[in-house]
Amino acid sequence: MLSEPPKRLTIYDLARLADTSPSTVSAVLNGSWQRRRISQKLADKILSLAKAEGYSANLQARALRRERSGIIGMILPLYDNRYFSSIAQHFEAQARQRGLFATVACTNRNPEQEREAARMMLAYRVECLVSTGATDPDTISEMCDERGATSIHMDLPGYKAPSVISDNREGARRLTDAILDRLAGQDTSENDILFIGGRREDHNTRERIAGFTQARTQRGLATSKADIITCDYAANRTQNALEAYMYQRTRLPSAMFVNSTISLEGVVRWLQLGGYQLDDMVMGCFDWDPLAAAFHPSLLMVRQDVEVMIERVFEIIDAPTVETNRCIEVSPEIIGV
Amino acid sequence: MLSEPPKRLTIYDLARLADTSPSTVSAVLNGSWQRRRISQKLADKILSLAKAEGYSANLQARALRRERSGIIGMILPLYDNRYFSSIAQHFEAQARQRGLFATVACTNRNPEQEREAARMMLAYRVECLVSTGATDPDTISEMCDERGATSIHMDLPGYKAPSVISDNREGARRLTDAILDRLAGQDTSENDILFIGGRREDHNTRERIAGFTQARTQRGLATSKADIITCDYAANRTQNALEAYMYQRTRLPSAMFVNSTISLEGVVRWLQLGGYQLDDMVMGCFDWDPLAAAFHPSLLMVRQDVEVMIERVFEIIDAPTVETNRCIEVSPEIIGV
DNA sequence: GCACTTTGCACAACCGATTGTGCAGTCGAA
DNA sequence: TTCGACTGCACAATCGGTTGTGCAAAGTGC
Repeated sequence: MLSEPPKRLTIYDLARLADTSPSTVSAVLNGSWQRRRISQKLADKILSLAKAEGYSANLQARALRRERSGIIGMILPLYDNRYFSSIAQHFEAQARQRGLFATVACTNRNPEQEREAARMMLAYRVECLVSTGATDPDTISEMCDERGATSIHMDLPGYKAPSVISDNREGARRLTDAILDRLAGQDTSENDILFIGGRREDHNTRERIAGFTQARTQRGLATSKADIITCDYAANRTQNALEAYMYQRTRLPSAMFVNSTISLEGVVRWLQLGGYQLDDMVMGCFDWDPLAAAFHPSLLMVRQDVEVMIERVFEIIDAPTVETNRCIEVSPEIIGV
Repeated sequence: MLSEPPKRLTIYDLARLADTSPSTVSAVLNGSWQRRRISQKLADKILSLAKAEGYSANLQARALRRERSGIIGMILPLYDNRYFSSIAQHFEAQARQRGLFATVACTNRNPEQEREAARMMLAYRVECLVSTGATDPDTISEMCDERGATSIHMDLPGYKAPSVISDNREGARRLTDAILDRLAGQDTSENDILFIGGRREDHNTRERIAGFTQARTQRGLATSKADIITCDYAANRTQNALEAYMYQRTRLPSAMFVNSTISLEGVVRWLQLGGYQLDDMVMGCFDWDPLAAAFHPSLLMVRQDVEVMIERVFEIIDAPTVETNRCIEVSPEIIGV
């Protein structure tokens, strides 16, 4: 294992074996041989030799010389929800398609970890760094700029690099509309909806609150501060916040706008503990999870269009432009209507 | 962006600025300067200069010269369940602690993708490749051996490299015991339990079936082929399999041993469609998901001890031994008893 | 004052690829 | 026969670090 590194085959070895020069071997193996007028015969010889010996190029050496690593990086808050995990999977798939090597690091919504991961990736000379849901996107853009790497933001926008995000406001508006439609069907007298979860300081939560408020305003409903609880992205905090909220109430709100699956976990736990049924209340969740859908078929959900978002990201990677603070918004889809 | 790569600072630049030699700068910056008897004064000068200029070493170049990349890789079937995503997160965390750079690729349980990802990682000279849930672990070990990289398997065992897996048989036995205990409480006459999900050809499923059977045998219950449906790891297949299964029955089985959260999704969907309640049947799931726990508080679950498993993996990385086919089994925990 | 050790640093080779350039040999045309 | 063009390849510099080695200058002991 690590003890005795069995001397990997290099182009120098192949050159000796093929009785030619390293530069010729290199040209043949990286495809530039036609341009370099290497004869078909010699090329074939080298190619078959390389195959026979199981040669594979040292991409570190190549990267060093070419000053292009072929690596693209992504930082991610976490893996463990459908949204982020699907971002990671699509990112990898697209990278692979382009012959790029994708590397993903998860940074727990922690700005210090984000910077540290960015530092590492830049030290390995990633050509491009996609920061997803970064709490401090602009610093990361600056780091990328210094190192000459393309910076792109996803999920949360930054101001020093292009961003690809969901149209949170529209998604929230449509989710709220769907909730209100359901309530109209139930013909409840007091259509009080609680917005719960997220961080008031983050762009997405703000936009979703705006959409939530807008949809209600359009139906002549006022929205007060008490209707909105931004208790961070955490199940326990959501659960505690609900506990506190209900302390001064006698009945459930008629609906909840739950801002993320992790908050949904808290809401559901709290409902179960209180002996409520899932359908005692209309629920909409800004995020999509098939397991939640299975357990709660009437749950309304917002499914962000990760596939399109990643496509947009790669359009920027493929053709980086100068307009640096563009923000592309992708419409999400409402599930369950 | 990619257009004008702003010449990164190198040790040569710093050497000019500090009026010294590149080798001295290198020694100072990589910590070997005491050994090389560089004076404290010069070292300080170089260090502060490096900080001021925002120098960061080109790790590709370092890797090339040192013939150690500082990169460790992992391949993973998917990100989107709690088990695998937590594996990825712990892997990264442990790697970071050791100053290693972790890179994870997900390969969709597809042997060709697994090999391709391994090839890429080895071309970037990963020092170690952890293959998690690999469908073709031994080929990957061979590839690693050729390249002088340490190979370790996780979740599913291989025979040409050490493996760290869950004690599936014991976990299944204990889960089955827990299910039977619940049934005993209900005092059902026919304690029929259906085992559903997984692949009969994979080691884990086989072991879990063995544990399932053992636990039943110990209580004097026979297990027939009809009690076991290995319909792969997929929600739809599980749903269809249940459909077919119930076609020739009049009532639900009294319990189900569900082999993975993805199968659980199918089971739950099927129950909902059939108009059943979650508690019409005792359910145990070989996997853990907090959202599922929230929705179904009486669900029994097996939580694999990812933290310990990753620790074991790194013990092997830290001190690679010769006994190559060791298989370490880590006990999982039963949740919900 | 001299030999000897220690201190402090620079030189140059090297890791494994890529690529600009040069040159011998062949061929065709004048 | 001679010159130019083209073919086919090798040489050597280079990317940005690391590290074995050598050698002045300073310090020490007698």
